[in-house]
Amino acid sequence: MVTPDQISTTIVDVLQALVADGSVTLPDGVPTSVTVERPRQKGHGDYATNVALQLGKKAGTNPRAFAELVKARLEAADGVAAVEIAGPGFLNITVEVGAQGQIAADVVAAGASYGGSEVLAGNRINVEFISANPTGPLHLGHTRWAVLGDAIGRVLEAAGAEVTREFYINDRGNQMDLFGASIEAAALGNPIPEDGYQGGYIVDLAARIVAEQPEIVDLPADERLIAFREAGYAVQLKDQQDALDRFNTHFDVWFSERSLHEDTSHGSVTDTLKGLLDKGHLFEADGALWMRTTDFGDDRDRVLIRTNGVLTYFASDTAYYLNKRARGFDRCIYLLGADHHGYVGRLRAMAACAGDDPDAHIEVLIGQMVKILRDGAELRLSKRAGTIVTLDELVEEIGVDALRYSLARYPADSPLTLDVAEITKASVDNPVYYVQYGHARTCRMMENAGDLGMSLPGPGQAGFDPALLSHELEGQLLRALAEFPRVVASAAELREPHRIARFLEATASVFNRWYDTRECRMLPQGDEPVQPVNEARLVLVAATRTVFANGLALLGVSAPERM
RNA sequence: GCGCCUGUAGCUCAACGGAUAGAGCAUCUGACUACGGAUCAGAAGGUUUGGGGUUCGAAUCCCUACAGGCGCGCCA
Repeated sequence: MVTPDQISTTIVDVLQALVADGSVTLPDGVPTSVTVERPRQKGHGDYATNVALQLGKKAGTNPRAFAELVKARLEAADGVAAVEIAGPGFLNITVEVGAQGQIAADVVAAGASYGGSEVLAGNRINVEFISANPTGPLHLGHTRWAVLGDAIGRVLEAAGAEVTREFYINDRGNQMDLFGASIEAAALGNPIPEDGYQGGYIVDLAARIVAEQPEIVDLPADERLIAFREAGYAVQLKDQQDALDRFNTHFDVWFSERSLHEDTSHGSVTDTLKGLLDKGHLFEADGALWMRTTDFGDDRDRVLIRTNGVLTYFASDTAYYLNKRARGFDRCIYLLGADHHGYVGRLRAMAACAGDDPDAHIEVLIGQMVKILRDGAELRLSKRAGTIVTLDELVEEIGVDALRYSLARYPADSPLTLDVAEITKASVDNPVYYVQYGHARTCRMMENAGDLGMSLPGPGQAGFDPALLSHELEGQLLRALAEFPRVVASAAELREPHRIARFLEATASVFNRWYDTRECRMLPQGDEPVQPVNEARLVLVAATRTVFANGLALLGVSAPERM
């Protein structure tokens, strides 16, 4: 049994033994883990470690000499077939075939839990994303955060964290009033206010509301505005929730900004501000109440209560953060678009003003904008201007799986350009189908095997000889499968779910090459009887299927059994 | 002006400080006696924007120049 983590552990043991018998001295002590990676280059072994390069100088010798000491002991370790020293001092490790083949059975035994870990166990994490105003449909700009936020939540959970996904509803303030005024104007046949919402959906919304409650137009003007606003809010929020539901993106908490201004179990906004007074970072100036965020690196102080007595958004944001903390989250992750990156400084400073440690409790992930091209020209995404590519339209054109996957396979911090025509037209070229097809293929193979009377050996049963998975491509595939838990853990720790997608694509490639190899047929050919090697390969296929299914699930993408 | 992000193949993008920088698309050449070919093999395509530095080793870290995106309200 050899996984990268186990090799790392073995090497640490070797280092400790070398220190114990005086062969080497390490002033900084023996590291708790060492880097073990799959070499890109063939001929560099199954695994490689740079431990001699890292520690050689510290041990007062040169890397190659240090590597010699490690090599001598590592070669004797269980599961290790050979160790070679290469280049400046890399240790290239070849593992025993049988020990490696055991991975397949272990993956099958772990099933849906394979890939999970406890590296983030004990962390209570709140992930907030999208948080759109309920004044219009969700669009492409929100879609990236829907995919990434949801996938980040999934990988964090897989890594053992306790996760709450949260959507903050900005249901308060000027924008809501403008929204109501726009609907009202459309309903009454008046021109929409200059700075109002001009989208065609406003007209539809107005017609819908009037159809449902015809008496609304007869209300007194002040009541009518509020009635339209509230009716529009209800419809629009429901539309967003339905769209996200169809998009396989689910929130644990929909948090209303309004609720922060009412008395809640964790205190209203004004209560929160009172509580902050004795922290010493609030002050009055020019008739307004400020937070001195510049005490903690913000580039300017921020207003909490304006001269006219109105609370700012920042006041709500502050109360909301403290509300999250009061609910027991020790880490608050915010997913923000690049157009909001200016918030990072004030959010962190605000937490510090409240007596928190921003490094520990606040984490802001900035996602760069998605640019969308149609016929080579950039399409402006603006609710206000009325040109809008909605989430629903995107889902309809591209499909949930293809849309989710094509956004999930890129890291958030680089700007993304997608061509509408390209992602809508040649959908078979999308890597998502490559991975999904790999999964469907494993399902077919297992079904075919079942038709021949082959079955997976149960736990503890004989009938699986791991040493039979001896082909070079079988080794590659096994090592890929063994990598999965590390990929999931790093995706969680780095908040980079795209690593899952890239891993799945590479694994599907290895799997397809193996599948295409004549010497590696899983099923007996022609009239041949079922041999132990066929059974062994069935276990490998089942393990591959498990990894595809688990990986796709982490991205919120389906794993179809037939395509 | 200040701040954040980005600059990698023709295009879209990868690459926990590791060895000869990789995929997909597009282009070209092959493999259908198929465990479903939504596959596979191969070719071509690169001074990782330029210039310094750090080190055994830099696309990656630091400095700098250039280019692009975004932001810098008692707006939300």
